[in-house]
Amino acid sequence: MNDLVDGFTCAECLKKCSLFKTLSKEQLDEIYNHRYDTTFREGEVIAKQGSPISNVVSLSDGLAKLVLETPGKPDILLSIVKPTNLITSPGMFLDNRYHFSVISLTDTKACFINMTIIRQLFGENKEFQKRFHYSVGERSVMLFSRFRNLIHKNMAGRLADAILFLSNEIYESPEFNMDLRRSDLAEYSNMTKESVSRILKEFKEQKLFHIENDTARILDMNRLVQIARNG
DNA sequence: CCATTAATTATCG
DNA sequence: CGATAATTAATGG
Repeated sequence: MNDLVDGFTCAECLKKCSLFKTLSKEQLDEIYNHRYDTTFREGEVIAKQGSPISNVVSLSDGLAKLVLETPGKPDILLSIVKPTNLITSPGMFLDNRYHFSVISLTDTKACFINMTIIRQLFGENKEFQKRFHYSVGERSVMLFSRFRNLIHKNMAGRLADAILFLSNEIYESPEFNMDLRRSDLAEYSNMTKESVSRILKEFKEQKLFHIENDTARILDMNRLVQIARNG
């Protein structure tokens, strides 16, 4: 993990979230004057469900999960955020509270940008506002399909979904470093970690997907897609 | 179709 | 070495 964020203004930063690329130099400087960057170790809470939203978070290094918490029940892993995405929350337009928690899956680095500045930029820069809302809508639609998949699919199908999500959306490769624990996969696909172990073993026996050390590899993409589809 | 339980093994600090 | 994570098999809703 390198240190590109430090010592750079937002205008110069190579790890600013894609949303910010619509901003002018002046607007980026305005952000720079109202942002704090922090590091988190694996498993640390970046934002807590229920607490007030005072900043948006831009992930510059590492991975983080968005989890829906329910007292007495396992967390539900809603989605995963990778660099250089902005972690927005629906609550910022509603009640100013987080409706999920953000927890780092690896060591991460993040910039916190004051919400007031973001609101101010909405007025100044319509393209920024448009893209911002686009990204919120995009996640909403993604969650609809997650909802559907969790309800309709069996375990193998749900786990195949998880693997394909990681491969297609997060790592953009059929081979990737498995940063998620079995329990994270379980949270993503609404099953126990024991079941995750068992299904992963089946996938391995059928030569569809396997994890060696921490390297995950999809061996038979077609079959995996098939299992995800009719699971 | 899948969770729970419990026992065992692997891995990490 | 102790703690935590992962695996595996058995059982039962």
